Amino acid sequence: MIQRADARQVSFSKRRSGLFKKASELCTLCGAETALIIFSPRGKAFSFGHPSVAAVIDRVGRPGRLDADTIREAEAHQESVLRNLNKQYSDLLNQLEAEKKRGEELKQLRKEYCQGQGRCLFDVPINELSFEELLTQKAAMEELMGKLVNHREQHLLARDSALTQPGGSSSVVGH
Amino acid sequence: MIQRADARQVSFSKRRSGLFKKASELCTLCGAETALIIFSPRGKAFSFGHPSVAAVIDRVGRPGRLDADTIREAEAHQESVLRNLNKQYSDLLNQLEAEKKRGEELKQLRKEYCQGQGRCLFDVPINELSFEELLTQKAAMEELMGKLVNHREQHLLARDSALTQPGGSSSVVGH
DNA sequence: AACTATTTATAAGA
DNA sequence: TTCTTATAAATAGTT
Repeated sequence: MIQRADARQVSFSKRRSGLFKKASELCTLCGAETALIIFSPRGKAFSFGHPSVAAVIDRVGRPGRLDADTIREAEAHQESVLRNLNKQYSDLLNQLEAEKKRGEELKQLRKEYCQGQGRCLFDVPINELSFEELLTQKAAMEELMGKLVNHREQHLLARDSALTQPGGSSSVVGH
Repeated sequence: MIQRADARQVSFSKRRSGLFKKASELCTLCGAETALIIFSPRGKAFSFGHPSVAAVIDRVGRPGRLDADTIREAEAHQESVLRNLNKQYSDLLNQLEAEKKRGEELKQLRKEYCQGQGRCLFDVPINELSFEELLTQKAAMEELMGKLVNHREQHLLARDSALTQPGGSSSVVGH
């Protein structure tokens, strides 16, 4: 986060227009349909849509309403995502461990070659906190996944108790 | 519009990920809240949202409508978790980038010191795929989040959209 | 997927 | 906000 408030505001303006431009180009060059909504830190809203914000949002989750099959599908997807995430985290941990080892080796190497020189060309500290941070994040992820299951169940209940109300499908889709 | 279909598809992929990155940076650097939905020419949907697509869409001005407050309350915790998760992913990416850089520096050092020795003490490859895989996971998770988040927005928006902006030009929604 | 020549975005300063 | 400019990043074309 940019610290100085004025610089942050300027950056927001520039990046916002840059983002709109990129979104527009994506539509024009690649035939995509895009909706983009941005709230500034002060709560002012900006939007871009091709062919329109509403049209793109309206297209999400179509065809199909939120039914048992959709939910089962989402659930299956969620499980596979969780599996993948677990693997990713494991890989990341391994990678970080390897990097840390490298750092140690570098330290060692430097000691051997820099001894008595009074200065060292490389002084790359290893961040010892990496692993704890990772574990924290993994816990947060698992908590989130638990929350997701609860939300799904709530929505099932809400649907069952409000069958006469129009039940829109998912807000976001993409498989 | 890019003529050759294969080039168009490649360009779409590259620009889509670029756009997501820019949107993410806007949120991180400037404290903005952003929702971005993209449909590929073939109809596949991609999305990015901070704190979530649904949260941003829901924020678009319809004050005092129905029992939005109740629903907001139910979503509050989920949003904060997601916001936290977004930040943690960002942090993790930065961390990995730093580690990768360190690895490169070590490689460099090794080159300098191992030249001509015919063997090297250190040969720990960097997994170049981790970053993109992680981004893919993040996107997939956000898609799923949106899917399981309450599905009210779509119909509200479709019905009394305050967002109708025909023609694909960027515009201010405003509060 | 990688590489790279080129274009484009943007931070800082005015 | 707009303009300028040095630097960094995105990306189209190519392998």
